[in-house]
Amino acid sequence: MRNSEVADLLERIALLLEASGEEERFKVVAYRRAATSIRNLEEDIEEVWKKGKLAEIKYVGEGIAKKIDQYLRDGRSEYLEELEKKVPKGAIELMQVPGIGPKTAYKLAIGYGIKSVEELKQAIESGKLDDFFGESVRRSILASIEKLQSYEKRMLLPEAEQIAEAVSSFFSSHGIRIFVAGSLRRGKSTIGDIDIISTSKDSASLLSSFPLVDSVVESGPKRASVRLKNGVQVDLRIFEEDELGSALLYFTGSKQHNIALRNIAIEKGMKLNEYGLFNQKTGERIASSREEEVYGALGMSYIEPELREDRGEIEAALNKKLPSLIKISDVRGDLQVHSNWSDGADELEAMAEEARKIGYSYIAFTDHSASASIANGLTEERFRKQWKKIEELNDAMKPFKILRGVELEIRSDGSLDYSSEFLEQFDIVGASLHQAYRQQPEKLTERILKAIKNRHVDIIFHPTNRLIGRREGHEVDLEAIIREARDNNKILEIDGQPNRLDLDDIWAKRAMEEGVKIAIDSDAHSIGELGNMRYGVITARRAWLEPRHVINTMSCEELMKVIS
DNA sequence: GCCGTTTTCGGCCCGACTGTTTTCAGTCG
Repeated sequence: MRNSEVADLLERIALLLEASGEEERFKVVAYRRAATSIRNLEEDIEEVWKKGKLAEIKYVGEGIAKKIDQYLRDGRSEYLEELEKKVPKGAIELMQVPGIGPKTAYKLAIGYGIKSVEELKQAIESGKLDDFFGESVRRSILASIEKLQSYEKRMLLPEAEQIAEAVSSFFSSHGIRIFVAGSLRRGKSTIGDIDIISTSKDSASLLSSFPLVDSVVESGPKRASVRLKNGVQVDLRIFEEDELGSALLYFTGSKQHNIALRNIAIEKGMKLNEYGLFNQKTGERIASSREEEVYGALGMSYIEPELREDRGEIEAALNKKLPSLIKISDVRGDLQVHSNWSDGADELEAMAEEARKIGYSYIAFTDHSASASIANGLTEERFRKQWKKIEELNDAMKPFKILRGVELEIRSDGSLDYSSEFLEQFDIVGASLHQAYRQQPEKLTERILKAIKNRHVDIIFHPTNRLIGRREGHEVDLEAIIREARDNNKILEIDGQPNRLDLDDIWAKRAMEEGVKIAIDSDAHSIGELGNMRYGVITARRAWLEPRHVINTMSCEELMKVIS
């Protein structure tokens, strides 16, 4: 599938068009729309291309089809290359600064020869741009650059939740209820801003008085934004009580989802904005107070926030074919947990007790195998001792069940720790790769494929090994890994650690569509981290997973049958 | 550049806020 590659090409063209001072701004829109359309395309774009049917794709016409044709045939696009030459150097980089859009970036690059964010900063500080920007704009741009250059990037889910919680309780201590929207409500793995909605007229000034506020970015009767001391921006929108549904819909996004909804409204002779769904002709309001009503009036079923990415949920909702997403309460056990026998912080017993308290009926301890020496990996002898302890606990905690598991290191040559006879004695084996991860992606893929083929391995843990904000996932061939897992009836994991969430939503969905079963695990290294399961479930929901796709929604007996 | 059971031309999602070009362009979500 090269769909996302082609979509990237079109988006790059759109961006360059914008920065090149292109006058027809709807041309830019057209390229963006075509990009989205291809990203969401079910069929393989190369297949469509071979059949000569590119122009039949929605929002792809003769012009864009030509560009795609050349790209797929020659691996390059002359149009893109021309644009790269035409765009003033630095304009694209300048657009990263909040407050600087394509027009300003173009003028700065052409008129002042500014080629980077750093040069922009120096130009403002030296007063060179005093006649271009007013004083307050200069200040706000310098603040934006500082934020950009600091190491604060997007937040992980727990941090965003914490901030939203703090804002929320501040408001409720003043008797005002707020609703959290935005990408936090959609459960994205990283969050930029915190978006909140209120129905109180006082909430804009109240937000400005929130103790953690550093500066007020803007403040009007219907909208206010503040920047907190930790650099996070909080955006507030104020609505009437009976507008809450359309308001939540609008402010939850995603942007692409909203655009798609508004286009459907237009097709049906209606108009959708944050204040409601209206009859286009009469202006009469059809729905607004609840999200369900708005979707309903558009002829759609209710779409859960996690699905609102314009990745096919619109069509599914129109055809009443949305999935019944997995819920945290569907999870009956945790299949990746570490104790203080390897690199965890807590005792087996305490971890198991907590798991039982959560309501699970089983847990697998998957302490590290011998060659993971940094993580205090266990020798065969130490595992035998651990199993004794597990046996005692199983007797004491009936009917709760503790499984003998291992996080088995896939070594640099693809071989695994321990003998076959020894591996046989585990209830569950999850294989993962930590060592020699700087090998070529092809080699890494080969190691994982070899592990999948090993009959003792049940699950591949955190398949790409990404650490959000610290390193990208390995560029392993996930298509091949998914195929191999499918053919060998093996399980792939969504690791619930907030900085992993690996597989991510896109690939977990792909695996599910290929018929591969998924395990959602906490990867807990302490009692508190057992709660990471929640983030795994959120990611699974974003991947369209239903309980039947997830192996640890099964009872322990069923599970043992499936993996034996 | 794309699209059309109101349109092959004239639209393109929609609205809030800011600044300072006092009527709107630019940017953002």
